[in-house]
Amino acid sequence: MSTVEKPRSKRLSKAERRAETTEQILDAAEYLFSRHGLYGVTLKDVAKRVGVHHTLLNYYFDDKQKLFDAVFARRAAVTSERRMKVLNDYDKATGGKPTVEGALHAFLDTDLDLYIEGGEGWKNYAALSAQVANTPEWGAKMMDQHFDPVVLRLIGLLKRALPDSAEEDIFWGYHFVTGALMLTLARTGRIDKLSGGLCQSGDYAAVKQRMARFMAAGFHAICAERRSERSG
Amino acid sequence: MSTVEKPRSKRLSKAERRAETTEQILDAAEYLFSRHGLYGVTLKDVAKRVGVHHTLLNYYFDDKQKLFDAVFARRAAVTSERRMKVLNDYDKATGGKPTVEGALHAFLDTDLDLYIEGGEGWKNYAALSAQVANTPEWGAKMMDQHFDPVVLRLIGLLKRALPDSAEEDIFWGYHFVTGALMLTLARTGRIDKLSGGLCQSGDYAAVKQRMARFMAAGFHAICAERRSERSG
DNA sequence: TTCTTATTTCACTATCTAGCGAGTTAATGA
DNA sequence: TCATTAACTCGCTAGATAGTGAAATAAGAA
Repeated sequence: MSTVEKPRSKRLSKAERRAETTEQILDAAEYLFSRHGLYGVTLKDVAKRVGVHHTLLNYYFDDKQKLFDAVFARRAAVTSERRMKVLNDYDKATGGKPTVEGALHAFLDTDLDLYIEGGEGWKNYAALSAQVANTPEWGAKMMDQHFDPVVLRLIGLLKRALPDSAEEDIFWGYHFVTGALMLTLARTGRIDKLSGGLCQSGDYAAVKQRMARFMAAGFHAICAERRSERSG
Repeated sequence: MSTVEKPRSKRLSKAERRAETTEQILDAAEYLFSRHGLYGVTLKDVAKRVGVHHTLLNYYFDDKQKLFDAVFARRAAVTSERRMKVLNDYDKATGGKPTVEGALHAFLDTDLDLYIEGGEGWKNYAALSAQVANTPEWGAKMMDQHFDPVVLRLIGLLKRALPDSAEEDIFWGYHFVTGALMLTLARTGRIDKLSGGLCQSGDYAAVKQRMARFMAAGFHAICAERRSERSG
């Protein structure tokens, strides 16, 4: 948890300076929140990491909760819109006839690519969102707020890909998908130890390679059964 | 978050009294930790809920971290041993020829039954373990410490059920399973809102009905593909 | 009873916490 | 150039925090 000393350059306009400082604060907060959670981090911890007085965080973000929200919102908007776009494209490309696996690839691979290519900041955000997702009360509300549209878009595609299935099955299937995804993003290191180093927590590519196919088969299994229960 | 006033009965031996107080403290801590996490709860919060002076918690558990560990360990031991026993029984009952779905049913249904039948305390523990599972650093270590044996027992069965598959695929499959399970245990209420009330976070029975089948199909999908890649 | 031990509260400390308001420095724009 | 505004630091406060050690209380044993 050592301080990252970026030389705070001198010749910048106020607007540039403000933007840069804001980003630095968000990055530092993101790093720390992703590791210790909202309550496990103090404003002083964050300020120290930026190399700035702690009251500056109040100046920029009013209070701790608003800082946390800003950290989460910054990248949530990006991933949400990005996936929405890809789902729309996929829908068009298949002429309104999506498959389960195709829709899941669009949804999951798009997101995983972001964490693969996005650098350290995106990986920290990923771990943070995993914690938020499993936090009752305010955590779930944050997820609702930022991701309901794109998730419902995915679910719309899945319903069309499985027209005879019960709606509950689709929702529970999505629940399994997102649970698995969130644990992936958490990068806890558990799978590394469990597998004796064969698998690695941070290996999003390995997950990308398997996840959509795995989950698609799951959907077909629980939806097919429901279909046969009805007809039989 | 109102205080639960159990009348602290008078005529008990010291040993009984100690056991009872210990349980009350663990229950209160479990309740609060499951909702606000380790850092979101103070010893005073817990003490208030039990109706006891906050320094009594130091007397019983030395410090906050040890209290947290005790909360987690209490039920982790129960669920771990219980599942281990059921997996052993299943292994014997199938004459050493397990199926993926059978092993998953033994592993998952046994656990879900505990949360269905176990009352409020078990549900709180479940939510707590979901948070621990997605917490890097110490969270993953706690999971390793308590669950490695039973998880490796399950994985052993899965390997035998899928003898030609790559080991990594089994481990990643397990990773998906546990991610989905943990989100279920978190009971965040997200699925309720998302589905417009059609599904409910606390409906472990609905999950039990679908999960093993869903995941088994997933395993077969990623392992089958790997097999055909090799042979083809 | 009385001595001993376990349980529980109490008073206190050292440290940390978020945040306010005034002061300082530096950029901006008239 | 100079007044204004923005960016940032400093000193401070009021309250919370975990934990210590001594005292009070109750239970158990003699």
